[in-house]
Amino acid sequence: MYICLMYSNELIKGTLKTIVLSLLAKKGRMYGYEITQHVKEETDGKIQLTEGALYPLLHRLEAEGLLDTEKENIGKRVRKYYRLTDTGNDQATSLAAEFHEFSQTMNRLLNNFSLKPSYNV
Amino acid sequence: MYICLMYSNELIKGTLKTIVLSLLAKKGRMYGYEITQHVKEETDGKIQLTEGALYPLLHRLEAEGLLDTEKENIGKRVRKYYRLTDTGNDQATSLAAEFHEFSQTMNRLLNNFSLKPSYNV
DNA sequence: CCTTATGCATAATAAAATTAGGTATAATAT
DNA sequence: ATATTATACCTAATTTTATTATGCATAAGG
Repeated sequence: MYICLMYSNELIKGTLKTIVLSLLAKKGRMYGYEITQHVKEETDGKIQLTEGALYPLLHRLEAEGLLDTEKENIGKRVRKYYRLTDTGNDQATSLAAEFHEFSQTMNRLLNNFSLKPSYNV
Repeated sequence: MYICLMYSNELIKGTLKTIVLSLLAKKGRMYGYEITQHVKEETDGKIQLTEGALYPLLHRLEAEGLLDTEKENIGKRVRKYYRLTDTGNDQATSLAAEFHEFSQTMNRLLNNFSLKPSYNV
């Protein structure tokens, strides 16, 4: 599983935390595999999370107190759900806002792009 | 000198190459210090490049054949100008397009933000 | 004269992702 | 029946990139 099959993939670095926390803010609770699939589908395959990046991140976020977990048995398998703590929710909000601000700053710096009017303006 | 004084600064990771190549595409030639100052001013201090990240990158890009250099004497000091090669110019174009595409994909994924109409749509 | 700005650079460390595994159950296709 | 794909978790080694912290040197300004 790879991150971003577009051209190169360096741009994604640093945004994984933002993605995960924002998704959890929207969805309530999700498990790791679900996150990878959801991101892949929602972005038409443009962003694909690697498990080697995702699972360590989830564990870090839990250790930092941003996420809580609950395990659920699905047949013989154990599924691990993640949910935002209050702190995690705050972080989700500010990281999403940060990305938005950052992308505006970047686009302004790089130029000269005009966003397509079709996008939700 | 630090990268991005906003809140946290993880978002910037992976965008430095895009910034540098795009600026060079716009400006023709620039030297390292000039790049840091230009980015700082153009982004109202929101993005501040560290020299420890910038100079090694410039050297890598030169080694990869994306940049050419020329030295110029300013008084007793030597200033090192960087300029895009043809390959570098191609890279600049595609990385800038990539970032634009990526930021759209991300904003769509995260949700739900509406871009401010004041921005150049 | 001292400090800040200009201007280059590198080394040690830390952080984060990639790559490349490993384990196991469930479902589907041959 | 069996092989493959999908689901679902995980970690270790390596690489990449940035941070932090220096170092050197000239120029300008208070």
